[in-house]
Amino acid sequence: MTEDTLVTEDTPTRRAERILAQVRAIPPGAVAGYGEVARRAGLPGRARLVATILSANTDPSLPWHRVLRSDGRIAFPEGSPGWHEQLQRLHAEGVRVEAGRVRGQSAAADLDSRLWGPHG
DNA sequence: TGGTTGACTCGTA
DNA sequence: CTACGAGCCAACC
Repeated sequence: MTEDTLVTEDTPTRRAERILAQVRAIPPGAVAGYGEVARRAGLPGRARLVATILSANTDPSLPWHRVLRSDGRIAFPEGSPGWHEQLQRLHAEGVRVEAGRVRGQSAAADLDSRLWGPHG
């Protein structure tokens, strides 16, 4: 165990903070995928962790509604309270949603980096 | 202490 | 378009 190890030490709390920071970094009117947020937080392949963190979040200022599935769909079950709320929040920001799905390319179409902005 | 869940994703069929 | 498996991991039970 060296000092380097301590510096680079990762903990669930730190992962959560990095994830939340990335969610807050999504500008109004734009959306990002769970996997995208995870990747930007330095946690590639941990999309599910992003969902876990968001489900446990209590910060009302967190723009959680800007996080979608990789295919552009809202992750909540269609018609559920959460689904309706997310839809409403996105609509309020001018994000076009059709049948629970945001227009634009799917995350899988481009592995590089992607934030689906207002222009698509 | 160990199994199950879930606001996920990707490749394959 | 659907279905299934594998990978993922904190939170629950």
